Amino acid sequence: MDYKKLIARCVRVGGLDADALYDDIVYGQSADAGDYALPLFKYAKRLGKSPADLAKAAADSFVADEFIERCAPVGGYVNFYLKRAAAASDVLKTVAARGQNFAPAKRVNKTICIDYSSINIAKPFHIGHLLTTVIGGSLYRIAAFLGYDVIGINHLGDWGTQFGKLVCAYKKWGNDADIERRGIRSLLELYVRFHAEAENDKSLEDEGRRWFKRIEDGDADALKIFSKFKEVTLRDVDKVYNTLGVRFDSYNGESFYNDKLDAVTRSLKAKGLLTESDGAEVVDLSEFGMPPCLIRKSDGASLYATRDLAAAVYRKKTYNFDKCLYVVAYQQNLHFKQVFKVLELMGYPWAGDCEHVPFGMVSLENSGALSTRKGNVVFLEDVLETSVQKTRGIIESKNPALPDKESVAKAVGVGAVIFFALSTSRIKDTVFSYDKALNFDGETAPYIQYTHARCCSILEKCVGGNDAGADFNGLCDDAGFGVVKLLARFDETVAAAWEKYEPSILARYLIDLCQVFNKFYIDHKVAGNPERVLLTRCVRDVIKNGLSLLLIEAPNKM
RNA sequence: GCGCCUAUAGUGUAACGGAUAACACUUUGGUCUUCGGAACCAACAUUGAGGGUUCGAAUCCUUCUGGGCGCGCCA
Repeated sequence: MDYKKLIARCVRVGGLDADALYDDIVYGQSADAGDYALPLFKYAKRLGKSPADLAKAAADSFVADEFIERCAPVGGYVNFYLKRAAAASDVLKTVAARGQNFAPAKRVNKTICIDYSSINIAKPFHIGHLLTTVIGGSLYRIAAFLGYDVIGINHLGDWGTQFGKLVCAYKKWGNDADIERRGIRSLLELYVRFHAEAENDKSLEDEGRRWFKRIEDGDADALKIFSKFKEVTLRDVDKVYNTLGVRFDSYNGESFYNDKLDAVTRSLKAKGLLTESDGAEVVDLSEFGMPPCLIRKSDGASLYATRDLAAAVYRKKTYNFDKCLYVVAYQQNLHFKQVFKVLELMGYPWAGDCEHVPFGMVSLENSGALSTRKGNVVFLEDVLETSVQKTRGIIESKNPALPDKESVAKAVGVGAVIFFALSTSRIKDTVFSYDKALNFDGETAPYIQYTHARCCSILEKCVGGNDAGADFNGLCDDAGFGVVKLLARFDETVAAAWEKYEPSILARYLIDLCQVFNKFYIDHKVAGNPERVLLTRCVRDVIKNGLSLLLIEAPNKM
């Protein structure tokens, strides 16, 4: 189904072989300009002919094959036209053969670790975590679909003085019943109150530090309280993870590496990488144009980088990954550059397999930056629930007789929020507003889901029809064949999304597919035309499987 | 100060260095019980500024401007 390959072989350009031409072939800009095009400008100088002459010569050498009908030189381009009926038959039968649930590719025997979501204990799971969670979750599914073995890692933020403060606050004002009932929200209130009271009472800070020391030293009372916080937090966030459909194979967070830090510092020392600076120990990176990487504070305590080094080493040892991705906001660009460089300096040949997958910031429309300390946060749970609530309202007004309303409301409401996060390039900053995140018109998940439901509904009315009578000449107009061409690009789109770690590429593709199908649908009666029924089935299945790679469900009715 | 990222219709975004820069929202007008109107059609309006490379630049290089982020004991 890779027509580019066929095209590269069906013309001759100088003495160039097909492989060289393959990479040059582009998709046609419009139906008139052909399905594919081969620009020849870059060869003009080398071959001593004008691009137009090259195009003419190439067109003269053209030999038609099973799927390529003809070509035409236009300026420095050769435009190629597919045999539409043959290609439509080929594409649709190939897609249909995959069944309703596309099987993942054959295992490639490579392991990918994806570090994503990585929430903090006792901190709210807010919209700031939305991007890392859904980008990571989507990449997880895409990698699995492409045949990789995937390990999802939630690198919990479960270590630091802040937890001493929290235990301290709990000792003073904590209420078990309230924590049991309201979970993280109750813990957050303790945290906010601590900072408010510490404004006036400086001794609180010291007391918080002492409590953290007790956690570090393994004090039973402190540890018990702390693990309770952890349990409460995980219970709360699991609800959201279930709603979003993401999963993790490991919850090894910062505290997990406590006993693995000394080995790292010893190794750094043995390799002569550690230097003393203002009482702290650092790896000097000035040679590489970077500030030093702090390994040990002057009081002997370890730092963020120390933990990430230990974690990378541990992951390599445990999973023997071929790639380790860190789906973390771009604020930490420098941090990861440093950590990866230090791994390289330590002599680990796999240092280059670690890759930071950065994404932009989320800010609030009116109140600006998020601040946990001030309690200025929007809970992701609330956003999702609001969206589901809005969907319930729409269903009541449009389709009150819909069966299984609640699960449809969930699929559509949650899908809208996920798509909001996944539909644009990772690196762009996002201003969160309910209006935009809960938009159901235009380029949104509900639009895609609606198209899917429409396909399902059409097909329900066409049961019994079989493909035997399909006349693929019925899909040879621009509208029908436009849908066919997009269907043919599903796999390369998924591959591109993985290549760039950009779920948005797949999101855009699905929007495009729905747009061309909806246009086709408006003036092509499907019922009674076996080839159109087949086309509709393929669209339905590609949408459903594509959405699934974006963590979005596709109900049959909505 | 140094480093990284970013700039595209009123708004939000898209475009392997390829042909006339696309899609959506908003606004206005239209399709009027159709195999699902959460749809479709039409109109309106765009590459921050200057240089350079190239047959060809939104895309690459460079200077400037605006915005964001980061730069030793937080994570």
